[in-house]
Amino acid sequence: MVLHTATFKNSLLRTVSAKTIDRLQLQRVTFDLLHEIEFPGRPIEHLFFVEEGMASMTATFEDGSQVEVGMFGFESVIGVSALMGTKRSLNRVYTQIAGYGYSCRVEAARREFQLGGMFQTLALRYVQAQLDQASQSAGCNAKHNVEQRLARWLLLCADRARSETYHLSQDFLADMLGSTRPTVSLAAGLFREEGLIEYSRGEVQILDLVRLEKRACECYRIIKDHLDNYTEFDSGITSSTSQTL
Amino acid sequence: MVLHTATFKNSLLRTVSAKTIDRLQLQRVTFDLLHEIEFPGRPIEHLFFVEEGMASMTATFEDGSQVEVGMFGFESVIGVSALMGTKRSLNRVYTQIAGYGYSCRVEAARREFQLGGMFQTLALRYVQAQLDQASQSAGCNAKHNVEQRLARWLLLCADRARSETYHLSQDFLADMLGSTRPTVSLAAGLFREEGLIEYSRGEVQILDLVRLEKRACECYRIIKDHLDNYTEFDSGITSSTSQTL
DNA sequence: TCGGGTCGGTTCGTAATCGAACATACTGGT
DNA sequence: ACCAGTATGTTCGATTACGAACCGACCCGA
Repeated sequence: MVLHTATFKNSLLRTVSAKTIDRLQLQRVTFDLLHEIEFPGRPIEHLFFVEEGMASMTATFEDGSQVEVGMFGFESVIGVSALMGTKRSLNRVYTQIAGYGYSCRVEAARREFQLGGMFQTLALRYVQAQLDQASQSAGCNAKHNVEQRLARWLLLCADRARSETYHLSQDFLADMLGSTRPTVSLAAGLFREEGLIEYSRGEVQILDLVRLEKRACECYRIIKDHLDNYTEFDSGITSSTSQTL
Repeated sequence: MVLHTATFKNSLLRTVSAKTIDRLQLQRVTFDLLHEIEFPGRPIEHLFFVEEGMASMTATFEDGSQVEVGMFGFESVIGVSALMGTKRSLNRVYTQIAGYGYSCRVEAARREFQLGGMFQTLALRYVQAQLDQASQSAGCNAKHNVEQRLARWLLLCADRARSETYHLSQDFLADMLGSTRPTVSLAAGLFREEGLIEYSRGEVQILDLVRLEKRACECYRIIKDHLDNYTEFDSGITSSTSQTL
C-alpha cells in the first residue's frame, strides 16, 4: 500500500508538497514498544517519519551502559543521516512509546533530496535541530543535576508523545539520564510529593506542566524550541538554502 | 586578495576541485587568541576553513557558565550551519589556539552547495561528523569522570593543533569540561606525576600519547575517527549523496 | 624594583551521586 | 492461590566533585 494523500501529524510531511509525498512512496508502519529502528553498523535502508510515539537514540559504551543522545517524536525523521552521506547507523534507536508513522526507501529520499526543494530544505533544517539538541544535551549533562535533567526529560517526552501520560519505568529513565535508579527514584519521589507528577508501575502522569518546567533547566525550552520550529519560516532567524537562489 | 590555488591543510579544501576553490573566493584570515568567530544571535556572514589553530564552540548557560560542545581544527568548516538554513549563530565559537585559515562569504558557499557536487557532499558529511561529535560528548559528559574527559580533551586538542605542545590554562580546561579548577588541577597533577604530560604556566606538553589515550575514555577515538575520516570514501561505510545519482 | 595579573597547588567542609543490596508491592499466568 | 517477573522504595558506605578560599610562583610592565 502506497500513500498518496493523507493528513499528516509529522511536522515535515505536513510541510512538503503533495507531489513530494507522492514521490516518497510512503508506507505506513507501526512502532511497537522497544522495537529497534536503527542499530549500530546496520545499513540504513529506510527513513521513518514519526506520527505518534517516541523513540530514543542512545550512545552505547564499552561497559554496556547507554545514555540517550536524542529523542524522536512527531517532528522527527529517523535516518536523515543517510541523506548526509552515512550508510550505516552509528547509534541505537528504539521505540520508547509505541506509535506509528511512515517509512520510505533511502533511495527515494535521496532522489527527492537532490531535487533541492522544500524536502531538502526541511531535511537540512531538521539535521541542524538535531545538532542543536545534541549540543545542548552535551552541555546539560555536564552542568545540570539529575533533578533538573529529569524534569527536562519528562517534559520533552510529554511534548513528543503529545500526552501528559505515558508508560516508562524508572529503570529506563535512569539509563536515559546516564544516572542510576535510586537517584531517579529520589528525584521522582520529590516531584510526586510536590504534586508535579504522579506515577505507578511505569505509568507516568504529569500533573503540573508549568511548575515542572520551573524545576527543569533552561535546556528544556531551548531544545523544545529547536524541535518545534524547524518547519517555520516566519521570524527571519532562519532561511532555507533554496530560498537564496 | 583572492586565492586561486594553494596547497591547503584544511581537510575539506584539500578534497574539493580547483574550480570550487576558485568560486568560493577565499580570503586568508588569521585567528587571534580568544578571537570570537561566532556569537549567539549574530548573523553568520562568512564560513571559515581552519588551516592551523583550534577553536571551541561552547554552550552558555543562564548562570554565565559555559561548556564546550564542539572543537574545530584543520578538518573544520566553521559556520556550516548557515548551509543548513540557519541565519544566526546559536553558540559562541572562539579561538583557543591561535592560527589562520580561509573565509568565504555565505552566499558563495550557498551557491557552491546548491551545485550538488563534492562541496555539498563534504559539507553534509562534515555536519554529520559534528553531530556525531556532539552526541558522543553528550553521552560522555553524563557517564565519564573528569580524569577520563580531561585525557580525551588533551588528546583531541593535540590532534586539532597538530602539535603536542600548546598554550592553555587549567581555568579554561575546567570550563571546557564543565568542571572546576581544583578538580582539573588534581587530574592534571596525576597525569604529570605519571609522566604523561608536562605543563607550566599554561604551556601544556603531551609526553606520552599512547599511555594518555589509555587513560581517556573510548569517546576520544570515536570522535577522532569521525573528524579524521569524513573526507574518505574508502570503506563502503559511507557514500556521498551525489554518487547515488 | 615594585606591584598587578596570571597560573597553579592545595585545603576543607559539603553536596551529589554511585552502586550494591534488601525489601515491598503489584501483575499476570497457570 | 501460587509464583515469577516487574516496578518501586529505601538504606548506606564510598566516591566524586563542588566551591570557596588561601598561598606561592612567576611574568611583565611601570
